[in-house]
Amino acid sequence: MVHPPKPPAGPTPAQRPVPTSADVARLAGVSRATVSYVLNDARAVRISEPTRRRVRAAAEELGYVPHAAARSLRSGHSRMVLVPAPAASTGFLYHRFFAELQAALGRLDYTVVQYGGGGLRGDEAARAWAELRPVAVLVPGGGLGPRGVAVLRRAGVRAVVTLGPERVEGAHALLMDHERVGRAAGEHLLARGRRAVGVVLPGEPGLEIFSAPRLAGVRHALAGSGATVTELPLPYEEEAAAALAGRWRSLGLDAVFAYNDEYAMLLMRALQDEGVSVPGRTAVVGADDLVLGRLLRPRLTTVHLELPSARDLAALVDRAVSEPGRGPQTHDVLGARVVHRASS
Amino acid sequence: MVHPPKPPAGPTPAQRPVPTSADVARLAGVSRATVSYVLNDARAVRISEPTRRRVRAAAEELGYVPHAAARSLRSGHSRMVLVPAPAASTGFLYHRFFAELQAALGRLDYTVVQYGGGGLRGDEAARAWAELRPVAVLVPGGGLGPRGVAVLRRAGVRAVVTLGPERVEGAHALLMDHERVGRAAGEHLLARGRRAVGVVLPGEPGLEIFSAPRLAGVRHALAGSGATVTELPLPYEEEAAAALAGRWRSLGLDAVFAYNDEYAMLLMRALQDEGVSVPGRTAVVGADDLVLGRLLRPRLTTVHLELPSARDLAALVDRAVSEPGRGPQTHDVLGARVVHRASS
DNA sequence: TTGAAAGCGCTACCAA
DNA sequence: TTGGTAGCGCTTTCAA
Repeated sequence: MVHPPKPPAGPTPAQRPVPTSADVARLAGVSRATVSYVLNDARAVRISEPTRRRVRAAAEELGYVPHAAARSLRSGHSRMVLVPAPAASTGFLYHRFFAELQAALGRLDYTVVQYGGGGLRGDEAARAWAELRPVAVLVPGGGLGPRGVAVLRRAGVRAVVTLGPERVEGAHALLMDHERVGRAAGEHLLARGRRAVGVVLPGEPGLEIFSAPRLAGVRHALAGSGATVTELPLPYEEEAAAALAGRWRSLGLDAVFAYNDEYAMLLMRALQDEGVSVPGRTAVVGADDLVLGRLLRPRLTTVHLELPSARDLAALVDRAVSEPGRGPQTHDVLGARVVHRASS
Repeated sequence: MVHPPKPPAGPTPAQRPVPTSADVARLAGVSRATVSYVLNDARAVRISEPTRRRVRAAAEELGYVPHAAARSLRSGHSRMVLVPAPAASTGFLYHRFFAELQAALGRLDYTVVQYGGGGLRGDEAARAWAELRPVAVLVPGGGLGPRGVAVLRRAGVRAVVTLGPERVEGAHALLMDHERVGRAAGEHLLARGRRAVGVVLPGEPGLEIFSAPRLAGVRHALAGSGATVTELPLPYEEEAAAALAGRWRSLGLDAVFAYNDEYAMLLMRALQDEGVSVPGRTAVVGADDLVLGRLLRPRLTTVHLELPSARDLAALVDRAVSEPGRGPQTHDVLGARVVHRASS
């Protein structure tokens, strides 16, 4: 965090200063130590009930709120779990997962903070995170290298956990191997007798981390079968989908794996408008198993993703924090199975 | 933030302590002051180039990263903008808006932090936010009362801005009046000759802040026209939509405003499956103008929302921070206009 | 039962 | 050009 040389204020307009524990002590007629004991319910020392009351009343009257930074500076640790905001818009599944994770960590008394990197990359970003001295960092997607991990560890971060397709040296990994998603789709299409498979690659930046392994998975599934793979770049726009559908016959494809349900639906609609029958002429498979996929007919075949339980992940973080001695663990957590509906 | 009496650690496994500026000073053979000057590029003092180099090298070697909390404790201010995570899942529009806002504030050198409330409500939550001593707080949705605002101000927060349907005493407000969304839909349906309008109310918790004013807007638009309004609770599930469609004829409705595009699409699909013609027998109107709405035929009529520009909001925050003297401003920022397509 | 005081890591004022 | 040092707000040990 870069600071300008001057405080951000103009002329401060006679604003009352923020009350500190010393102010509370003064008002209650006790020492700062007593204030601390009372407000933190310290069990080691006995404070008389009248004193407690006086302190509480004084704090209330002044609107005193403790200063988290000062407290954690003094105590030498914090319960902050930092989660950098993912670079790209990651869709509904991620948001739900993140919300659940937040709740689960909250139940373990951690404070989850999502940090908006603001264009920093790689080691720069890691430095910015390290300045906040979180007890744990959870990095979704890619973007953290071994150097970054080292910076964080050096700054006292007890647990560095990556969530994504790649493992990173020195960090715990919740490996979400998206190749499996593509593989499941590819195997399914092969089993259905398809031989010329298109794979949609989203035009939106930042999705390569997911789309590349999914594509690789399809290739892997089809390797040695004689079936072909064709890459189909596609921005998420109606016109782009129509254009792709317009040249569909010339592509000679009998199936398409469309990255996810949203792209799949967009493309399927465009294909139908173009008179390409689904699944007759072309099978369509999406991923993520969204409600969305049941809107069109035929209903969309999709790859259902099984994300790790948020509670388990929270427990993993907690364990890693309390026992930083153990080496980084890798857990393979992404389940992928085809839900066969009518579009394939 | 509640702290457990003990640090989270088990037995610390001979971990090297986190390097401080004093360590850097020692290694470079200079004082801590000099380290601070060099690493912050202090322009007031001149440090010789060899010294600068020695300090930089020492910092590099130790992997030194400054401690943000200590720094802001000392300097008495921070550039942190706190954005509490919204209670309910708020959809694509909000996420895009939030991402843009983050980028815009980042360009003004603020650090945006999204804070996971973790089940705290009202004044409790405000206290938790205040402990972090942010320079500004942006509260989406409802959930902050006048008391909460007072707590924040008392803790030195220079700008409290609410984004949502309600104004809050003492805070700047970016008023997003969702009644307008319902009103636009209602007026449109009335103009198309519809007289019996259903309004979908999402079954998912937390969306009442938006759905209630949207419903009120429809009522408002239809008041005095003789047209009727029927409330239609609907969870976001295929089966629920089918059930609702199953008793559609008995409801005697000739139009429905479906909260947003997602619910609209779900319901429209169910209506079509039930043989209810759209727009012939029933007109359907959504909101949010998502790409999704173009998937089914007829294409979905929708209410397009114009959110405030993220850059403008960032500028507003910046101004409020630098001039806390001026009283709280209210800006009316939500634009709503009907995009007429084929479903109505 | 309460108070005095040290010190967490950092910046900035004043002196050398 | 560099160093000594006070102090931000808080907790906690040691004394009283």
